[in-house]
Amino acid sequence: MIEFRLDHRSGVPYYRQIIDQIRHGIATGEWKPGDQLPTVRALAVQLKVNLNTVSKAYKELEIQKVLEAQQGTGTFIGTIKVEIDEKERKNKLQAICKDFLNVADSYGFKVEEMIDELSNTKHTE
Amino acid sequence: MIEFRLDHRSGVPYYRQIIDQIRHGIATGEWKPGDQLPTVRALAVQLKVNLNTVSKAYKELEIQKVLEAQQGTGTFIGTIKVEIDEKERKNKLQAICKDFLNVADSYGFKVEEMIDELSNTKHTE
Amino acid sequence: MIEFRLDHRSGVPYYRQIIDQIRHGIATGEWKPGDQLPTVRALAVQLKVNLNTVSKAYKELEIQKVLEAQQGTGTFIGTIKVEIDEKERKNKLQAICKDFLNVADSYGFKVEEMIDELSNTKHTE
Amino acid sequence: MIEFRLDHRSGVPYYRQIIDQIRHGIATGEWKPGDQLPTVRALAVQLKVNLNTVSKAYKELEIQKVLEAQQGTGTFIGTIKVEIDEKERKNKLQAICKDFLNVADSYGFKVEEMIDELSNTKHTE
DNA sequence: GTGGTCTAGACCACT
DNA sequence: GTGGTCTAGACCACA
Repeated sequence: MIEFRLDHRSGVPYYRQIIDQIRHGIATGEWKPGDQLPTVRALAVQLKVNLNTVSKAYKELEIQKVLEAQQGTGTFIGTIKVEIDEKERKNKLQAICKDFLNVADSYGFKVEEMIDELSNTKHTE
Repeated sequence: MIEFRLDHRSGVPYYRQIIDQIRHGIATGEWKPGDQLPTVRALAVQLKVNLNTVSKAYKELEIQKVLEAQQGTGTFIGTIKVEIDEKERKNKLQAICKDFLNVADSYGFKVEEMIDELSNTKHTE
Repeated sequence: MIEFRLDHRSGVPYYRQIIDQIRHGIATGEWKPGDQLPTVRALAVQLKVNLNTVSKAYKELEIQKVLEAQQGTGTFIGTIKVEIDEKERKNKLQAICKDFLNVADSYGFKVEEMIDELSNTKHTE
Repeated sequence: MIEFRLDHRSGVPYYRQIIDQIRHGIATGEWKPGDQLPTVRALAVQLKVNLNTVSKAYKELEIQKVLEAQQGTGTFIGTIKVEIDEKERKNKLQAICKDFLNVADSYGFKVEEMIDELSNTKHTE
């Protein structure tokens, strides 16, 4: 089971952080279609946030068809393999990169610097 | 004179976009120390946003010593060359890269993909 | 014997799906008054749901006099031909149609389109 | 401006009813891309529900790209013309019809009866 | 003023 | 026990 963590300083809404961690877990294969997620209540207790906050995160992912909730049973990773067709994936990547470039650019960083930095950076939560 | 533009879709607050564009103009040398900025009122009209929004952006840059406001005259690019010491600049770059990696990671993108994409992307507003 | 099936995706509660399938079986004549239904336990195993879920469905149909439970023997299709008086049947039909129209309407479908579609659709579980 | 109404008896969640009415307003052309919706607070007062309930409805539609919210400004009908390509629309229609047939079928209603009823029914809230 | 997030606590429907 | 909905009230960020 994946360990959830919240960053209380980042300013990123808790529910967004939860969403990101679930997406990440799926993207890396730590969670597979059909796997059961922690219950809303359990995760709320674990993260010391309100039940509604976790619920909101799960709900958003459900709307996006990433999760499936069964009342009275639990919440599961969607079995409808979210067909991220290659085109959409590419678009997402481009959008993220564009945002990144805009921000970095406004500080006067050059693309080469950024690529250098990225190459040396390890993702740490 | 630099042409300001706002992206209404990005979700980035207007005042932040204005700040970024001013920083960018300075970073690229389009604006030099002592240059006068558009008045708050003029920019607000041009961008079709509230006076307070532009004001907030200018204020924040003043605090950062990037701009200097002169009562009754206008707002100017700071003449005290903002000594961005290298360490701080490095930190900023790292922070931006880390954020970027976290986001991309949550979608399952690999560093290599991102670098590829960045290499091929031109910054366009 | 009728083969029960649950749709895990529809969002329709399991107990409701069971009720509907039994009603359907009776309506189409596949089950006749006096026929014995699978035991609660057997059906629960077959459908891989909780005992209580099947139990709830049978209970509701008992209340509606559609089924009759005999202590220690089993559950049977009601022998008292449930006299659905015409008026009530008509009301039910209208209620269902109204719901349907509301939903379809909110998506901008026209009545004619719906009727067209219905004419061409075969009911498949 | 469209008049919102809640049905307190239907059992359909308030936030869902709000969503449906907005979708309906868009589908029928009463609302056009760029139009501003009532503020969260205003609608909450009008419908006598909690602010969060309205907020939830707006949020869901925002996730679905039907609405666009600008903090501090208001909520608007999405300008990215939601390209309901014909195929998707057809699928939705089929899904709705299938549900309808399943329910009606379980009560022993025939397709002809239903079409008759539909032809005679006017949608009334 | 606008929307966004969160808490605490309640009640309901389903398994 | 599970998830779903809702209220009341609070505080924040933005225009």
